[in-house]
Amino acid sequence: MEYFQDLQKTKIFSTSTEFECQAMMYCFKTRFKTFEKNQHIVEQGEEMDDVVLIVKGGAIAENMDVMGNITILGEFNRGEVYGLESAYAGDNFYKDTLIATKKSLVLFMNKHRIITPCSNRCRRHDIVVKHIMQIVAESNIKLLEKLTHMSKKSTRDKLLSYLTAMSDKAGSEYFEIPFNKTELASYLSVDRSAMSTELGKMRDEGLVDYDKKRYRLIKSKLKK
Amino acid sequence: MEYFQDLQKTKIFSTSTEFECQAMMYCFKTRFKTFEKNQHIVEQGEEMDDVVLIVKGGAIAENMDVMGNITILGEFNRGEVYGLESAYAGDNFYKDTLIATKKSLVLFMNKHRIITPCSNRCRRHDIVVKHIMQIVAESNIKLLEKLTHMSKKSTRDKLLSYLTAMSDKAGSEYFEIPFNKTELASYLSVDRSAMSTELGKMRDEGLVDYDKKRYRLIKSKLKK
DNA sequence: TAAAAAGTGTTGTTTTTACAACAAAATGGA
DNA sequence: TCCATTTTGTTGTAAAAACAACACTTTTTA
Repeated sequence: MEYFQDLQKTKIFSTSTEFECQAMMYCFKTRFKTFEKNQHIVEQGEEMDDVVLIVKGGAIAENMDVMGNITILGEFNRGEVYGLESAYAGDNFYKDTLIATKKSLVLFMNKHRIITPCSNRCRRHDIVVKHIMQIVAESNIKLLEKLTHMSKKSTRDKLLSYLTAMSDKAGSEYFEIPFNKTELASYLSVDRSAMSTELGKMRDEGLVDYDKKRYRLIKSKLKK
Repeated sequence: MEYFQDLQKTKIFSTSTEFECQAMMYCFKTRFKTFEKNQHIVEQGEEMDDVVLIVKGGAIAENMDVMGNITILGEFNRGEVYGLESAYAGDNFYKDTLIATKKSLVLFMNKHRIITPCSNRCRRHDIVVKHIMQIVAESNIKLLEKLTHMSKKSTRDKLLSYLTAMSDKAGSEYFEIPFNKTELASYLSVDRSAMSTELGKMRDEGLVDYDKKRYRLIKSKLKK
């Protein structure tokens, strides 16, 4: 099977054998397709028949609101799936436009086949459903975390909330974050330059130190 | 079965018969317990063996961060379940303290029994898992919506984002929201008095009108 | 490897928000 | 029904954030 190596690296198929994967390709009515950088994978408002697995490459989800403002809602990297929640929640249209950020290989999987148990109640399907459950649950937790940070009033508190969480996860004062400064500002939805200033102040006060994406959070200074 | 009427009103057991419910009580190692107003149902940091179904009454989830600040993370009303995502994501401790807001009846369900398919792969379990999947997926979407509103920069834009979404859902200029002003401010995490002022301005400009929890959003004025 | 693009830090100004304190109105129990 | 509590609107002030414009650095890519 051509892309088995890649599929096995995705969470959703991680414990499946090549034989099982192959069977599920039929089960889920899948089709592979490649996209060049900046090509649209799915279009906001379009009818949603499939969920989208990014097998190689990466994409961003952009959302346009009623007033025409565009927001980047999230990033989908290799192995990640777009559209699962909507599929389970019964939505019929894509809520965002998915745009490849580099040359990408994606797998479309029929949403009905995913959310409806196989008529023969195959074991493979059960395993995939369990993985999907985990994915959605984890996504839930990530969203809750982001909400926790964003609900702080000041930029400083947002930063501290985020950095503390990252430090706790790393189990160390020293840790690396997945964002550059611009992306971090966007994640916390604060102004980049204001955030830069605030970070500078915090460094001056000896609260944090940083270089590129590496940070140190001095907890002893934190007690306030 | 004593509480079958109540269980049937919950999403998770909505399509189950009395016989199936009874069977699942064993399947999930459940136990019922009543709590008085302000009693703690589960404690943040405590080992998590069960997910919690609010059968009657209601509760709030409070979270204390590293700096000792307490935030109300959410509300759980009759029929809702607390702890599902954590259970699936593999957390071992409760992340929040659950506090009854009135006299409540809750059902504890063993988390392992929930997340692990029955050894006999019973049909009942499949149905419950599908319901759980829907619950978690919907919760995901709600969180995403909240994030969308909260990521707007100004109080006005947050309000417009929220009110537009509610109006769209209702399919009408006129709609009712589930929050009073204080709760709405908290939901959007803005200052209540500032929000009150902003709402007043918007009313003066003829953008919105409101009375208690009933709102009208005049879309024609919105085009900016 | 040179040019272009993207990311970063700084500053001053303007706008917005949080905060605090209060009075009036509405609500909910006793 | 009356009292206590909660909700709501208002105002002024202080603090904080957004915005805009710029120089400088790092990264990307042609």
